Amino acid sequence: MAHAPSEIQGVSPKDESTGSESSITSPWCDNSITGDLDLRSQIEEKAFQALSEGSLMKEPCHTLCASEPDGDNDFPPLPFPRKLWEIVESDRFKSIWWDENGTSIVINEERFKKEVLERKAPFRIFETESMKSLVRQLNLYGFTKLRRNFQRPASLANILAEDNEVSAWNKLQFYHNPNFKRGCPHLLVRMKRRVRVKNASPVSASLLQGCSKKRSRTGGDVDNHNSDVAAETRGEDAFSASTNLNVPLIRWPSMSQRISNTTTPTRSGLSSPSSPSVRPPGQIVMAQHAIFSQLTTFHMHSQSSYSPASGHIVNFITTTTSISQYRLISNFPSGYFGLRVEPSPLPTRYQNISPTECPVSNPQPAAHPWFPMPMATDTSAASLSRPNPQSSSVSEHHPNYH
Amino acid sequence: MAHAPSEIQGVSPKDESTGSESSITSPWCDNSITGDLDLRSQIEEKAFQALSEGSLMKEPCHTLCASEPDGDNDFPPLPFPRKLWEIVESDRFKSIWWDENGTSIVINEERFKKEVLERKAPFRIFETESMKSLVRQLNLYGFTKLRRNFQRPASLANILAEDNEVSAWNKLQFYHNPNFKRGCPHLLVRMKRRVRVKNASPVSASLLQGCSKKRSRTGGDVDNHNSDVAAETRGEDAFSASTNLNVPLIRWPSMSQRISNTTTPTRSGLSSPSSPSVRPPGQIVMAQHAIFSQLTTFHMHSQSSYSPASGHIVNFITTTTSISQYRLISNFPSGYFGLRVEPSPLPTRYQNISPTECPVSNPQPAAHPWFPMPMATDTSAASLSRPNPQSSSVSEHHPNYH
Amino acid sequence: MAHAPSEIQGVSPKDESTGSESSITSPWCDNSITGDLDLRSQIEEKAFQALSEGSLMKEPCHTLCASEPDGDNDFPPLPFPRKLWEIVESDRFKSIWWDENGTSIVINEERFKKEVLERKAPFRIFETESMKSLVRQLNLYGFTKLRRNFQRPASLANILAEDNEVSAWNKLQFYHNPNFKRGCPHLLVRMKRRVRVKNASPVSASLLQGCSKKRSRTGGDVDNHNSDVAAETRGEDAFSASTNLNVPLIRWPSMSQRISNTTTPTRSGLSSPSSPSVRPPGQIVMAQHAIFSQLTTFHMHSQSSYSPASGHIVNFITTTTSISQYRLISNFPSGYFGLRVEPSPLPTRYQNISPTECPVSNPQPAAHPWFPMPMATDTSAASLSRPNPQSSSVSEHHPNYH
DNA sequence: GGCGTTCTAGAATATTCGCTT
DNA sequence: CAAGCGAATATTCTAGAACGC
Repeated sequence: MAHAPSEIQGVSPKDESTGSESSITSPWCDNSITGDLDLRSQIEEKAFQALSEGSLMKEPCHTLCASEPDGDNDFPPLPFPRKLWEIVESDRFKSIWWDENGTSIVINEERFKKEVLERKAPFRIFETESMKSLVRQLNLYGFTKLRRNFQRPASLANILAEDNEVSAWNKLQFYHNPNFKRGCPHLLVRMKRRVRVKNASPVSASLLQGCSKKRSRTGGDVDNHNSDVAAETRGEDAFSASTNLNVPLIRWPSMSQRISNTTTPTRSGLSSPSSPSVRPPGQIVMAQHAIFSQLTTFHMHSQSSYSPASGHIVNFITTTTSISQYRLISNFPSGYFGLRVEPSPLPTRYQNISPTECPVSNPQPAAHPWFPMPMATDTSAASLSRPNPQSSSVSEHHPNYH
Repeated sequence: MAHAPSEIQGVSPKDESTGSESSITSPWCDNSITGDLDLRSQIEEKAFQALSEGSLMKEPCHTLCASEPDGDNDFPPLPFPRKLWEIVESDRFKSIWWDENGTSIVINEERFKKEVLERKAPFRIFETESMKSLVRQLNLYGFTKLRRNFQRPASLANILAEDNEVSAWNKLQFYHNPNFKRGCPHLLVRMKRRVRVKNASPVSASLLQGCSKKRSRTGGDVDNHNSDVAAETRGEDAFSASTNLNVPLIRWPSMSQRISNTTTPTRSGLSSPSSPSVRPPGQIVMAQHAIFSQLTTFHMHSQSSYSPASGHIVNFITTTTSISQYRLISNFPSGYFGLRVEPSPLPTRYQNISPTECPVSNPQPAAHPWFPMPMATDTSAASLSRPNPQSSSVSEHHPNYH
Repeated sequence: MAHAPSEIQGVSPKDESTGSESSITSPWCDNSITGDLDLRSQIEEKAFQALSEGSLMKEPCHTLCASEPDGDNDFPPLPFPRKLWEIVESDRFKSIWWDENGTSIVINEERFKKEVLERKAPFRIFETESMKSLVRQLNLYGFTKLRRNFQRPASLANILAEDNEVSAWNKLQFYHNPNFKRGCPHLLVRMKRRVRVKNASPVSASLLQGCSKKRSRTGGDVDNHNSDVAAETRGEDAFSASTNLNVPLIRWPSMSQRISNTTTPTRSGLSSPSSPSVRPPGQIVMAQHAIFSQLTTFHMHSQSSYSPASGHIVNFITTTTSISQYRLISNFPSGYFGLRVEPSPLPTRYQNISPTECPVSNPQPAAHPWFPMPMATDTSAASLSRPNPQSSSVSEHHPNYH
């Protein structure tokens, strides 16, 4: 669709793209796509099969996470996050893949439209053919677009400059969701569609809240406050709900996310402990049990924050939260990115704790959890920008895992 | 616009642009830029990349898989100050650099246009190709032009006109912003775009005026004053605005930004060019309470403006939060990220006070008594930002660190 | 950005632009498009020229509307509605055209992207290359999408799948705006971008509203109520805002646009005259004084719907306004120009007299100007939207001027 | 009711023009 | 006249809603 009419365009995008593809050895491009339809269809079939057959867990938590309880083979019925995860994990789909860290997805829109969205009838994966709808789904499930501005490293850029590929690159889209990671299908259960709050609260509510207006990036909305409550109430749901999607709704007042985001956990793992990453206050949604006790006061408030009353409290909470988060997060380069969302409400430690986490562990000592780290450590930020070689840059890049 | 069509670009703008520069082969990409630079540059590159790509972090889930607390990531498009800071810090860009003190930026307009503004498509950094627009952005974010030129007399200028070098020199422009310093990426968070006040005033106002529309220029005063009110009203805005941008909008009662800016230590410093490694130990920004108290009134109002009830609180909170964040963040490069959110709670004036800070050593003792900071830790921030000596901000911070 | 540095572009914008016209043979131009760039560019040039050169009034009002005084060559500066109107009227752009009635625009998205959005540098018309942004603009200016598609059944779809053309057709998009009609450039002045309400209401307001949340289709939001209020208060502003943009802000209470849209004349064209284009109720902006008295009550309410107080009134008013403008403006081409300002305060009746109508003859008798037209005339709107047949819609349509 | 699709609105940043000083 | 700001428009991402299944 997008470029549908290939004919029109002199160079058909497609051709080009295609062309490139073949040539493009690289991962992302799909050569296959390019080919003629037949080929394409063949490919599609395979892919489809793969998906439907439950190739589901490619690698999944190899270690920890076992396969999932739910078997979800069927496609259509599969919830959106699941379908998405499958195609990302699948190596048959060349228009969408994990970023280097396996924490964000990368989509080559044009190719994605051809390879995934335009599938017909029986092989259809998503119900729409439009990227617009797909994006809406992503947002509903808590994904946020990363804007990697300067497009990739200059060096790379140069190299690619001459050709179309460049343009292709240009169009890559990055989306992130804390519960959507490579090899971690178990996290998918937490992804929940954001609920419609609708009239949620009546006047009073509105009064308190301040209205949705502010939400947006900076501040969170009050909207879901309903959800919040729920979250607390229900243990798991809380997580999933709040976490995944949820929060989307429940954005925190203002401070936010963004800030916190920055601070987030870089990869704590690395350096660590020190590196503080902030966690978005808001994000902390919930608390976990453990933490709970300690933080109780906090939490309580926070919740309220959501809803009506809470303004203050919220903040309060938030703040607090952040701190705790710090430690955890600190290392991440990722911090940069803003996170608007924000989401995961869980306190870091918690998370660590949490089950879901799959494979990894967060070794971080994390001193006081919510206690602010001693600053010294954190250099990264400073470093990057500045040059400090040390930490930061590193952390990001590093993937480190092996 | 965004990525414009590469085809067009065929012709490389770059070459042309580059031309001027000579070595840089590729225009925008700088790959050339990339060249091999020294270590620093390499590092920078990474950083740069990181920024742009966000490399997001991550990784590994294989191992880790935890869900992310997430945070992080998104980067919205890097905000203007961030992008600017990156190019100034980068040694790849030869058209813009720090002044000797690292407290102001120097732009060779002609080269800047070619090297930065004319970049195309995927490599575009700023969205405009015009210097005028860039300047507007600078102003919106609180930069003021310094008249350092040794402006040569017009006549002379003409004479020399032919000589590019000369004329070029002639065109150096110096812009200063208290929160924009070499090695101090953490200060960037304070830079906030000036908000449009517009409806600023509440109902009554709206009723009467009809809104800003009529007020017009002359009314300027009125405007602001509205704004002021608004500022007060809306907690958050008040902060952010005031802080970052300084009030442009919300000008503070008496303190003028400008003043503050001017007051800043532009030249003072020299000594330190010190590099960077600055990383401020603690970015603690600062204070909150103290300031708060002063500002309290403000907040109250503001809130109302914003949303009904919660405003204040929120703001409050926010502020607080930021603070906390600061610290945390401090190390992070991530901190940089824009937080739109906004953080720095300090009123502009304050800032003035300690403006410069960063890389530079701030010998300042952390003196402010009331400031709790333990400076040690946080030093940088505190000192810098620190501003208000007064109060309490501390409390918040505190908690943490020790 | 607008026209950036010509130097960069190989081809000088100017030259090119001039060149052209003749060649565009194909309708959509695509051919050219497809072809190599050269051809394409030639075509584009022409088109561009046409636009820029003020081919503005194609047919319009030749008689009525004299040519314009101003020449409006420059494009960029032209406001969005103006630019859009020009390309729709122009026969050089084949990707966008009027529907049979001249009351809605039809866009072939794929072609539009290539023909219009992808124009580069100096020939750029809109600042974006994305359809998404364009749609946002359409919405900001009050356009609503009509669902006229005869979306073909899936089965059929499959069958036709191979044929690109088909699919292309399948993608036609219809957008309607009461002030955007074939041959009626004078109506463009009424189109005003929807203002950001933001702080709109002060505390009280906020309390009342409950937040914008609910607004949406069905109900209007309360948000703007400030605006509304303002509108009422300020004569002029009221006009412009409400009128132009209209309703966008001030949506009507229960009638949903959507409904109207759906109801719209989908294919009506065929039969025709009748084809009704719906006018959104709200759109009627105006009413002036005269009307005022009668409608007062109304107004009160409406406001509320929108925003607290003003909804109705506003709408009402708008209508009126428009009317007045009509006459005056009608002749002037200049009127077209974007006046952002907006102004014409003339009382409706005047306008009525000639409202929409431009080229098309609207035989309709202008009965009472501000009086709600006798439906007969207006049928389309009334019927379509359904809504209340009575008054409002009518008036608008009928222009009737002579 | 949940989920998906689609259209529209909210909100923040960005760009540009013109006035004012 | 240059610097800076007000204001309007533009761009982009995310959220709200309604509708259908």
